[in-house]
Amino acid sequence: MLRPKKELSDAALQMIADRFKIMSEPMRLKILHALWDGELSVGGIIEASAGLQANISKHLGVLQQSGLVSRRKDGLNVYYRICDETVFELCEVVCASLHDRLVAQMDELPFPAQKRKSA
Amino acid sequence: MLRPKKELSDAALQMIADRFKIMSEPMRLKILHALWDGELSVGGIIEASAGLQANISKHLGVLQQSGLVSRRKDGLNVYYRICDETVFELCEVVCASLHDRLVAQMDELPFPAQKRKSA
DNA sequence: TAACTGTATTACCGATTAGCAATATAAGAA
DNA sequence: TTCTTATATTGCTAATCGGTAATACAGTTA
Repeated sequence: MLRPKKELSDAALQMIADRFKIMSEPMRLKILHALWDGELSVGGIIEASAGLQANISKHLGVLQQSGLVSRRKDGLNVYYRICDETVFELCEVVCASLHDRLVAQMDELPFPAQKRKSA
Repeated sequence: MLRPKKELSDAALQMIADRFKIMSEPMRLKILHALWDGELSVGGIIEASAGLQANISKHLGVLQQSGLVSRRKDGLNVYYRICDETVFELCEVVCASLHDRLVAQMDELPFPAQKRKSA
């Protein structure tokens, strides 16, 4: 694939890095994963991610401010949902890359060719 | 697009988060960008990224250990090149997401419809 | 009003890390 | 060998940030 090189200002690099930083915490990924099937209340997210309330709330604030999730208040409850589907795309690309790397590392080992699931 | 939800272990979340963390430093992004067109010596990377030698060397170590770049030594020089093209794909996805968010924010402003470059 | 529930905020601590200076290592040249 | 160049490593400092406990706030019920 042709990838014409573009100039990148320091401000642009910072914005891109910031997005990656948001995605670089396991607990935030866990929260995003919990929201996979749709919106959840904070209580539901706490239950799904097995974290403490204050911590989850802080992470949700970070995710919302970055525009990855949106907030909806209903009575006592607050419901969050993913509003930027690229979070899934990013994780898929990373997972595929990690997978390929592990396969390549396995191929370096001197074991005889193994039957691997061709999934 | 259908996205069947898969289970994610804590170990998997950590691996994914680690990859994002590697990508979350502007200087590392700058280095990867400098390697866009192919391999460069450390000196070339220092020149292109305008960083100090010790810092660039440390970042290159991080990038190589994560499997994003590879090393080739030739005499006094060491040449690095990108060996995982997903770094570009990840940045493209992030850039598109950031762009869309800014456009949406602009549309929130009460200014009259502006002529924007349809690029 | 008071009491209760769900969520957010604050303050703090500990761990991580980018940047930098100094030093070390490696490899070619003299 | 000695000198020089290119790169890596070490030690340090300052800043960032995740986790936690305590507290504050908002909304519902009695």
